[in-house]
Amino acid sequence: MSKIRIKDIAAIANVSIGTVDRVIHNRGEVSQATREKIQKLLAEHNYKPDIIASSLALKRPVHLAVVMPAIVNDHAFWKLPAAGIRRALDELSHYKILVDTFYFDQLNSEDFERCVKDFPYDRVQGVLFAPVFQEESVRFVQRCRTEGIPLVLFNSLLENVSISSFVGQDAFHSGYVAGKLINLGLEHRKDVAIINMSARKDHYAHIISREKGFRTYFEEHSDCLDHLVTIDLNGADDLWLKEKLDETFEKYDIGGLFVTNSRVFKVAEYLAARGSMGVRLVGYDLLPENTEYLKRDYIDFLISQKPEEQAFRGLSSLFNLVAFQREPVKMQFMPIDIITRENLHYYKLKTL
Amino acid sequence: MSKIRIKDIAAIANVSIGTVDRVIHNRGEVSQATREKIQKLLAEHNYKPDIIASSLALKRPVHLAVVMPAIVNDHAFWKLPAAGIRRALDELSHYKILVDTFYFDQLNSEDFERCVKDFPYDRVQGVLFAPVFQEESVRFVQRCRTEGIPLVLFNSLLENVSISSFVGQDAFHSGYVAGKLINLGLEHRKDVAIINMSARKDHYAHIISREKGFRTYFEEHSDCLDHLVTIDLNGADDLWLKEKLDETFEKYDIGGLFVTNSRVFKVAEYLAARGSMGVRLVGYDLLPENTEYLKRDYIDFLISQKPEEQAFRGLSSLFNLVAFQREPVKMQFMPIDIITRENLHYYKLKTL
DNA sequence: GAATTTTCCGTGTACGAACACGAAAATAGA
DNA sequence: TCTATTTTCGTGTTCGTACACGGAAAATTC
Repeated sequence: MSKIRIKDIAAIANVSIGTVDRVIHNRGEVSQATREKIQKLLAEHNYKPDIIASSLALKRPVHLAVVMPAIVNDHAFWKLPAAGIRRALDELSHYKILVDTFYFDQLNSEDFERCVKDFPYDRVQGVLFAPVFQEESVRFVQRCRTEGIPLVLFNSLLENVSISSFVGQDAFHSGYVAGKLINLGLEHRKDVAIINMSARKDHYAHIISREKGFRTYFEEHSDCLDHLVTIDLNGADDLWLKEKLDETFEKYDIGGLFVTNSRVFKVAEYLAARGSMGVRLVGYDLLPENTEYLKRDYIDFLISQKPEEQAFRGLSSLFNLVAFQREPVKMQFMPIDIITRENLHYYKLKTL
Repeated sequence: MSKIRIKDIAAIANVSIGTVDRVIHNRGEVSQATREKIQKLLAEHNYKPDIIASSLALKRPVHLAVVMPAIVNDHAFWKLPAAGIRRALDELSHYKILVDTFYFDQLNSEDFERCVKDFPYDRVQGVLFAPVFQEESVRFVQRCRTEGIPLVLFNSLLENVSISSFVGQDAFHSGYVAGKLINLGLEHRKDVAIINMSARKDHYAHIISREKGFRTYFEEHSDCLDHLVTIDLNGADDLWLKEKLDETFEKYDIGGLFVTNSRVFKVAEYLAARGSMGVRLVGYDLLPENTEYLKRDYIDFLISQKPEEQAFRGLSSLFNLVAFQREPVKMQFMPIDIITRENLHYYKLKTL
């Protein structure tokens, strides 16, 4: 028995195709009685629209929006999700799809407000969003909800808001893994420093979770090290960075450094200038700057949060939801990839 | 300017849609002159069929075949590619696709011959193949080629045959990474053993490559260990295994063990029975048996060759090639995922 | 009870490609 | 030259869904 079509449902219900179609898209103009009858039949026969025929017949494109931080040289990280969005668009190109991208300055919450100010809520059918500023983002998400626009988040999670799906990494767990990596071959009873270099730490819940995960690992392995200290370098320039790190190396017997985001190359730079002295260094993401230092042995491990894949999956999920009513999995966690100079080669993207 | 359609080409060439269609599918019945004219136009305008409309109109399904080792309890590995094939079928289910699977006994080359003997070359439009027996497989591949059937290989590569694509891991490199993992935190100047437990080592080029990669790592880091020995346990039962390993531990000061395939749980079993004594153990693939020992700390690292993903991509590539003439990338290498008990959680498949 | 509006629903065409069918044109055979 | 055959090509329908349009029936108004 093959799949049931609108035509079949119509025949069973003794109505026309048009009527069934109106019920499916609840476009009204159907009496209460027949509507319920047809809805019942649709459910009973588990009707699923043929997405091939559906998208062939579709007149106007599915209109989506992406809201994410601007890609600026200083924070090369956002190039990676952008590549994922391009890939998703490429893969979906046979469908009728239209994506508008809205960029905001990730250092400036006012710029985010500007970005969202004249957001075309009436035209957009779905939003892919990488939140940065907690409160402002929550407001935006809630506005989308009242407008009935489904929303998928990636990269960072927002608390206490209802969304269709989240695509990202379990930040706590990734910090925990980082702990393990630092600990591998760490000399006994050395000191370890956690370095926060994000632009504005307070806005990134997942940066904090990473630190927590990392600390949890060493609480469970407390005999491995002496001191575990946190250095905050949010928004630091190179000079301040050098000063603070000099100070840290002075004060502690550093055996390992954990940078809680993708700016680990800044610390590698420092170590390279200073002469590495076998300090273990672990950080995040396969930025070209980072992989360079990974190859040169200044960075020992990178954890990839697969930002490209996150954006790709996020947009794909959103499209499938909007176009075909396919509900995505609520929490889509990325694997916590461990990258060393030995396996780096097969993780690098060809498309950047 | 939107995409060019058959109708447009037909209008330009002053012929009918049917004629253009016949040229595209070279179904003949077109004069030399008009055929060439239309082919030229198609190329000039870079005509790409609308795969949505195309698959809606397609009458008979795309008929593919999968040829792979049977899933037997003793070699649970092949469950993983099977899951990938299921996933691909699920994802392609809106298209008209028909897949026949042909299983053979991976220990018995005669059974492979039987499996391939009355292969329906005339009906099948594409083959996804996991080769085991070199010579026999090469013959099969060549037969497919003479019949004009495109072929995608996964898991293991065949030398000197022409195929559409290969999906798998760079075996040499993965062995090299295994070397690094064994070396991490290995006590200085210990001995390391390579354990081959595949059913018939001689048939698996990639098993040999893994060993080579592993040895290469330690040639480049020769100061790290004393002896590097190879133990061949192909087709061994539990008793023989215990005997040989007892012997090895007697003779050498073993600090690490590298099992060159997914049967590493057999060695973990041995270590668990014996009491682990901090021997580093590295092997392949996320079989349930393996992940169990990974959690229990008898296995330190697993390298995932992503067999599920391999089969998934293999079948997807093949379908895209056959159905839409989309040439796949010739060599599709999987990343060499490093799995520890800390990051295992997000790699496990939900579907098994 | 007629005129009008509103509610409800069926018909028809489009989307772009695949393919069956049959007609016209070209060629062969007489 | 006329029929028979083959080659070449155009027409029309189909796939399943979306949606515009308009008509009939029911409800409402006067």
